[in-house]
Amino acid sequence: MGVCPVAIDNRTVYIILGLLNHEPMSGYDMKKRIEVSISQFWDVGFGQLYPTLKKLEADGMIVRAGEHHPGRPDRYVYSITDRGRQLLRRWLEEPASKEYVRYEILLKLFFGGLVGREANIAAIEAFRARYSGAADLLAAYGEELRLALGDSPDHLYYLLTVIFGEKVYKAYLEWAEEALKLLQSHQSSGGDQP
Amino acid sequence: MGVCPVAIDNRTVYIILGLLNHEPMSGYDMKKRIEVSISQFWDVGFGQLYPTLKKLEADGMIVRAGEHHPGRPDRYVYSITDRGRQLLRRWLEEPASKEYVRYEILLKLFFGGLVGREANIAAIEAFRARYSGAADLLAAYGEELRLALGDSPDHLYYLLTVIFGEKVYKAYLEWAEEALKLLQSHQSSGGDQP
DNA sequence: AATCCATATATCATGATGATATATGGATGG
DNA sequence: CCATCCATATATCATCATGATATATGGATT
Repeated sequence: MGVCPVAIDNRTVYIILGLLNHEPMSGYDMKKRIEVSISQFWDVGFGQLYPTLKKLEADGMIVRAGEHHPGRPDRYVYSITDRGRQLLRRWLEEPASKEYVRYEILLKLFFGGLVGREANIAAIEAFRARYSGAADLLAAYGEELRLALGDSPDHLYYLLTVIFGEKVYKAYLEWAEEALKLLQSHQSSGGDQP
Repeated sequence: MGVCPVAIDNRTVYIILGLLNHEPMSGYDMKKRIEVSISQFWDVGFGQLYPTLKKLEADGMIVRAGEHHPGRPDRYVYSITDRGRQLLRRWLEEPASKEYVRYEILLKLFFGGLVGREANIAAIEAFRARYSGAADLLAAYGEELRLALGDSPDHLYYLLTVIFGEKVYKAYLEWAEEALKLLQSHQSSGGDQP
């Protein structure tokens, strides 16, 4: 009774509730939905998804329909409950936690003096290649969303996340250009001994 | 013999080796050093630091000097070994893994249709506040580094990571401005029911 | 004298990742 | 026509990372 006994730090909880708030679906459906929408800023794997589904069901935040079909692969469709919706709304109104980022490329560059200039240049070029196409794709998707803004109030919020990606990817690419120029202009001796 | 038996996925390993490659220090020293240099793109807590130090020592990648002083707090100073330097160099020459990011604010905005416009605006303003000062601080540090580029070959690599931060934080702030304008121009009904 | 902060090491529960296991049905291709 | 591959679908596991907490001391501040 009273307040919820359910976890508060597990973001997968709220991703599941947010998706189910839109429409009922299976864990596999969620994974696909996540892939094309939010995976760019918060990815969720099956290893986090399925255990959290079980936990949320045990806590009465979601219910499982569609039972075990003999001879066919199982498929469990989940729906959100009123308690689940309440939990989701409470989370949405709390302040967002600080951003987490982990850039291995910056880690390697920070210690880059130990290896030759070529290795560092190659790392930056690989980084640039990872995002050169992505930026254009996002921009195209953003255009679509802008045209369909009137269709649903949700579209405006989707657009906000897409614009975020556009700006950040563009910053990535600008950095890569500048970094390559800096490395090429400064003829470092290279870190390799004979 | 032959290839290393040590973990390959644990980035804390390489952060420790990278720091010790510069000079010997204690775990506490590393934490402070990390805080002011690389924590912006890969933070490490004590909970990861101390166990990894033990593991690296057991594997002969680092050695512990400075023993237990009776009556004074312990202080263990670590140094890198040749095997450790080898491991560090091998990692540096491998391609960097994909970037990990987790933006809870984008998660909340993605599901933002469920709550009122004001909650979403407040979230974005809190985000902006987190980075408005940081961008200027980084820019100032970048200026310092540019002037001291000749002092050490490492400074160029430090500068690359600082420029990355400058660009990305600037992108954050630009996004926040645009997002606020978009939310204010589109008079959404707000998600609260009576 | 009491409180607070920096130093210093360490552990633990929880959360997230990436790989792997298992099983079925449809499509593709030699 | 059979084999291979891919999509569907659920699940577990080892490893890594986070954040909080515990413990202990000495110096500085109030």
